[in-house]
Amino acid sequence: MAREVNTDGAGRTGQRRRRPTAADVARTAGLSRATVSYVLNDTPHQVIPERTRQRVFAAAAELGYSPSVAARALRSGRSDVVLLLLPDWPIGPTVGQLLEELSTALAEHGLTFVAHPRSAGRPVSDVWKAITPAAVVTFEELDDIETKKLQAAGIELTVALFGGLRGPRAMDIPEQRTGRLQAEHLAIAGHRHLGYAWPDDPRVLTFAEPRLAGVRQACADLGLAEPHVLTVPLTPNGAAEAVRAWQAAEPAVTGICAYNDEVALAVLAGARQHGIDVPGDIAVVGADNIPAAAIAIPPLTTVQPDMQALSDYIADTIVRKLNGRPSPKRPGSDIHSVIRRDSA
Amino acid sequence: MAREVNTDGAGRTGQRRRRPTAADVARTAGLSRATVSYVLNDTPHQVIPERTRQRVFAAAAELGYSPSVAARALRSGRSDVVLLLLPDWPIGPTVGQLLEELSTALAEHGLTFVAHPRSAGRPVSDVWKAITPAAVVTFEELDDIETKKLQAAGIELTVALFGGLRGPRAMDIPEQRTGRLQAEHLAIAGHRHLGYAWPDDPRVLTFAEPRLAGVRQACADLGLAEPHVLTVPLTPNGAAEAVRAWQAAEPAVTGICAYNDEVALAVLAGARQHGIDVPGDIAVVGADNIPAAAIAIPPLTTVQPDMQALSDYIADTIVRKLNGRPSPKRPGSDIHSVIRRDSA
DNA sequence: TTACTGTACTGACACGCGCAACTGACGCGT
DNA sequence: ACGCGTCAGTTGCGCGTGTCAGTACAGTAA
Repeated sequence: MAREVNTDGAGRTGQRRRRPTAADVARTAGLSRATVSYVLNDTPHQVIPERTRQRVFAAAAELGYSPSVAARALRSGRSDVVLLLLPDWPIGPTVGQLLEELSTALAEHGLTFVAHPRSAGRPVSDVWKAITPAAVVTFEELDDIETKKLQAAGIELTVALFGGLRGPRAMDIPEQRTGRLQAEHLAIAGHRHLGYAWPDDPRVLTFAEPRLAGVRQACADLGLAEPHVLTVPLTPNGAAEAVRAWQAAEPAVTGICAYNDEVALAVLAGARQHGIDVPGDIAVVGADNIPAAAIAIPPLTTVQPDMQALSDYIADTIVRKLNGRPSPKRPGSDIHSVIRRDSA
Repeated sequence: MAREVNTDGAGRTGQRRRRPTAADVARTAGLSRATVSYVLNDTPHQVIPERTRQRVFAAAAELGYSPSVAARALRSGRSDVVLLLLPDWPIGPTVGQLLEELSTALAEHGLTFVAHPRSAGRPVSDVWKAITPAAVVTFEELDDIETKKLQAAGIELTVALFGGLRGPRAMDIPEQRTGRLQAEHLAIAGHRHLGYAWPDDPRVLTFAEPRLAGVRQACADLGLAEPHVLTVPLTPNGAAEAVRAWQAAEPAVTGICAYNDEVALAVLAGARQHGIDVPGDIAVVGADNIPAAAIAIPPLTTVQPDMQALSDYIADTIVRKLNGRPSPKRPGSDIHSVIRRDSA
């Protein structure tokens, strides 16, 4: 908490070489600082002859000049940084991929992307004070107090990826599609009584809710019974209990939609404990397509999001909102697809 | 690439309420700006009577004042941000956990932690220009050109977590311990001929090398034969081939150290294809203890790093280096431990 | 000659902050 | 009365930008 890092900017190295400023470039080029600024930002409505421009570029290159973000941010009142607040539940390969894709997508619009893991328990409010991003992206909707603080800190835009049921600022990524595709896949294979493997971790609620909702909708649309929802812990024994309960149900459940691939793997382990064959006795569909899914026993059929398309959509939304333009239209059902393997 | 986001700082909302500055606080408190600054930073060697301090705090609270990082960074020449450059290989739960722990560890020293995924292919150099962090942490050692650029941009400190074999700036996290513990665990269980399941992905080389080196060392120390190294792809069929080769070796390999848990899962799947019993016919030890390991078939014995201790060490190193003090001593072998399950 | 127009460029300010240097008032010993 | 030290603050500079308003000059028209 305390600022125990010395702040003299020089460190122990003492006389560190000052990094070049626009003034240095101007001096080298034999021009004024204003001209340099106009050239380097090619400011509209400012006509600079080609010869002069080249002089500036040459000087800048020679000195290895790069503008100070701190000064630019101070001057313009905003930075080109987009901050993603990571959720407090353990992040896996899916989120990892989102980070990467989002980073490239935003970079194409000139925005720099960084992620900050919200330290469990600590107040979130300190982060943006140290970054002043142009936009803050969260997984779940922030509560009102947090939002107020954010606005007070001068952040123009906050975007929540999920949990659109609760707030207006949400992007409402169509996570129901995941559940819908799981159920449809099982229905096509002839399963009439589905189970839903609900995650044990309460922190993923905002994520699990829409997925289950999707399964519910699909069941209703296809004339199937309501899904039989059971909480499945990430242990073989706990999962075995759930599997037993599904088997004992009347009529027996024959197809399981799992909240994600990990829960699905637990179901596989639970089934194995009872000698129940997958997919013969019971079929399982996961979600997210983590690497472990491909090498599960049996290899796991799962629903995969098109992270690149998703990230493009998110990036597009952010850029448009920053410019006061309306959001792009929501992506269709094509951003999710079923990866057919052996478990269903 | 292009700056297509407008930068007028007001956005379309037009007359956005200006956020309060230290001057506003001073005005409200009926004091000068300097006094406010002294109080809020409780600057050493500045004596401010309690009554005045309270007046400042009250005014700050009333206005909801929070200092502008941009201005502070401009003035002091550095920010309190530590930037972690994520590697270009897919990041999983292990890295995820590192992020979280590192964030809390650094927060305790007053530093803000953010991560940036290096977009595949794009030059890395643009990132720190948009953040100007106090320190940059990388997984692998940067090459000389990158390092030069970094220094030119005014970054004081760069730290590489792994790959100490190549460069002097590396922290040299003792990843060999992971391999050593894997081998020792198998040796104690009576295995004399070990195999090493090498990852298919060339990007994780800097990670895999020290782990294998640890296995090699342990084998030498314990008088075992050299480990039999085979590349294991993340597919059941590919892994099955490797397993067959290990079985066919003369003498046969009975214990496998896997580069990480995913590779270990692949080995399990490969063994299953041939009807080979784990751990009866062949024992498998993973690394990292990802969630899927606990629910593998059979549950995977693995080596787990103590991420919290590791993060504390990293954070400590960074803080000390920023202050010009010597690095703390390397953590001992106790930061890794074997999680005993059924696969070995 | 003067007035005007466009080109090519410059001077100076403000952004918000930290901090060194200064000021004015008071108490105290001589 | 004078010098000195302490208290309780204030004035003012500079960090590096982006940009507005302005200037010097050449060219053209009246």
